[in-house]
Amino acid sequence: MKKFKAHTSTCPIVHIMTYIGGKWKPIILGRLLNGAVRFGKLAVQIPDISRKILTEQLKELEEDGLIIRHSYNEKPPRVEYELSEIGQTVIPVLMAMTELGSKMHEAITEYKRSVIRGH
Amino acid sequence: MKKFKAHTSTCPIVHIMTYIGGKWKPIILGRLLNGAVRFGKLAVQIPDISRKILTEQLKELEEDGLIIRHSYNEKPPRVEYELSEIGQTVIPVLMAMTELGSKMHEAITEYKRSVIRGH
DNA sequence: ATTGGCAGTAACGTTTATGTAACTAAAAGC
DNA sequence: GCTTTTAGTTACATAAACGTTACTGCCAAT
Repeated sequence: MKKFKAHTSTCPIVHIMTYIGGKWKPIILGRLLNGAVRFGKLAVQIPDISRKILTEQLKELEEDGLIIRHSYNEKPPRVEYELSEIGQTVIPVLMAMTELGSKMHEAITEYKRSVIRGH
Repeated sequence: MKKFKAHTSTCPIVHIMTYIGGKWKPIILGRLLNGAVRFGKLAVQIPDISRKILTEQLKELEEDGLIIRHSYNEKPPRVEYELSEIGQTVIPVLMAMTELGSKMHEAITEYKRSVIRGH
């Protein structure tokens, strides 16, 4: 998410978008709702994200303190990610998004169809 | 918002992000919570958005049916934007974001300070 | 005749975000 | 000794998103 200039940062929505904006972050966070998940599993559950991007996004989320990275010193390595206390506070937003998601998609799809039909 | 590939689109969160993702859309929608607002006023209320981007984003929101554009044929022209019925359904998400926004920003700021202090 | 306000548009440039492909280490299993 | 597995990294490239500046048409007021 591109940085905002100082002024806009009085808006609370701006703040959230700074932390969970971007294409993949809400999706990743959504996968962590039910507890820790390891890197490889995330990659499988979100097939269209490249490993590089996944790594990057996880790193950012970790730096912002939204998730915690547990690295077990095993061979082959095992790394798990889970929501931190701060990260848990995003759950209501994610829930609201999830609830609305499919409904809205249908509504908009239908709306667009009606526009094409011409009103 | 960059397009998602077909596969990920089973995720409801992806859907919302397709429509209200992006740097400015949630902010614009947030400004329309209390009824129609004209273009110039939006530009003033969101000073860091350029008029071009504002225009673009509004157009996208309109195409997706989230907002309605009322153009009054006056001189000088007057154009107002307001949430459509579909757009209204996003309100819970925006509310959740707003509620969380400042809280989370403080928490994260504090967290980062503590990291710098070294744990 | 000039200025100002409104809601844009056009041309152009920059910055982020995202993607691909190839590569790494180290132990365990065959 | 070769392959597999995991969680990455590196180098490189593209695509979206965002931004700046300058410009438009029209009427009303100065």
